[in-house]
Amino acid sequence: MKVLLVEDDRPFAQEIAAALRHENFAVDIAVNGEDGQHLGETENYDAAVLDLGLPKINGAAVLRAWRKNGRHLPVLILTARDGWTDKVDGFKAGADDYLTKPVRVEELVMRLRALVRRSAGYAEPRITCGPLAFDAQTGVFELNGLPIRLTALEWRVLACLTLRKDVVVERSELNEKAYEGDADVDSNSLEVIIARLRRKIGHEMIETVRGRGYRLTCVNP
Amino acid sequence: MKVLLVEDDRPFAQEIAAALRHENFAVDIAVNGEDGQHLGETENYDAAVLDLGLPKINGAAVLRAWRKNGRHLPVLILTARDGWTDKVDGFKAGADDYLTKPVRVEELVMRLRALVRRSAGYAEPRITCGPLAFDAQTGVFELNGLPIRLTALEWRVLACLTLRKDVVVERSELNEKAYEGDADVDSNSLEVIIARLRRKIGHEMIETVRGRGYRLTCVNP
DNA sequence: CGATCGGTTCAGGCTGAGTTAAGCTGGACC
DNA sequence: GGTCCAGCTTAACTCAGCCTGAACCGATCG
Repeated sequence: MKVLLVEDDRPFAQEIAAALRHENFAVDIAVNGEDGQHLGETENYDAAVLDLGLPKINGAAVLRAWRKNGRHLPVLILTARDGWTDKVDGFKAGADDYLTKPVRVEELVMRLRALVRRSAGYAEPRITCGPLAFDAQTGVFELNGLPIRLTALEWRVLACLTLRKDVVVERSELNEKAYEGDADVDSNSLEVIIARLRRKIGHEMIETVRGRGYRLTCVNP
Repeated sequence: MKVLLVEDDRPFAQEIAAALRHENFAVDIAVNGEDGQHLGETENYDAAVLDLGLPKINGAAVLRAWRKNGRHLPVLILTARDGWTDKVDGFKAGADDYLTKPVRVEELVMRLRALVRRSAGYAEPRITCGPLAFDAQTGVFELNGLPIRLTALEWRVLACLTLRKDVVVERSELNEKAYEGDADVDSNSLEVIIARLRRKIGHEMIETVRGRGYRLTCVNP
């Protein structure tokens, strides 16, 4: 579960990022349009937060470039209070949601979570998978109705698996989505995370697909 | 099921090859036009992926050479984003499909599978053979409607047999198509694979033609 | 400062895919 | 029938990928 934040106001970017990290998200920050566009095109994100009021390359231009290259990750745009035309511009460019500055970070987090959930194809805010349930509104996982404690890494990995339950998620993708920046290739930490998750939610819930990745299996025969 | 990949950008070639191998294909890589042309002329492939922007020998020239020598394996060409004339060049030289860089590997895999299927003479994406069905879009085999688990080797062999159901496929060809590089002649591993396939899909499905090879028989008397 | 917690690294063990080898089967031919 | 040979089957082995317990490390907090 990783989001891209494109925002030139560094203190503000740090504030948003801290809030998102507090909610277990991995966050990559781009402080200008070029970097943002490049990251959005080359890396794999679950969603992006994009400030329209960037210097040099306009936020809407970045978004248009993404869409042109077939990137349809959900994008939430940030506009100035009175940036009415900006907003229209952003939606024309393919934005999925917007917030006007100043933003309340809790609201941003809520909307982001909803965006990610819907883009994964779930209309309901609750995703269940056998005894496991994921409240995509609050980000809480439950097992047999009881909330379970997960660390940030565990949460990111399990969220990725849950949003694509019953299909195989590649190891490489889980590594990318679990770590900020470029993933560390030569390490077995993902395996350790999987092992701990299995101990918490039940060994049979996560199936390994040799040579590829893992699958959250909901139907237990 | 083996494809030839002609691409001078080695990291990119490795990435594509990894994706194809994930989908069970055997992959031979040529990093320049000469090698590519030579391999395409001497080895037996189900399809080729050919970068037009090769140094020294142009990709289109390689393709023309193949066609001149009567090689009509399906070829998918890769062009730069703005290489419009290149693309026309490629089609004139006899390409069957094209993709512009940057390439999404999943799309490349899909198109390749479609090429192989059509060149085998199947208009529909689903090939059935008695209780066995092969979804040439996803590469999944089903037996009586239930997907079956195959290892990479098993898949390659069965795919070869399925694409030419009801006709005898030579042992030598199955060996070539199942292994990357030059096949290892002096080994009975093909027989072992056949035995395992028979155990999975039913002994009577694969008929032995003594001294030649095997045939996937669809009509069971 | 020590305790706790999240995360990483390491080592040893397990599993499964692929290969090899040995013995078996059954048709072809004399 | 006897012999030969291609192919079949099974078991053992190898190697890479994966699992997991335990040690280690750094940050945070009382």
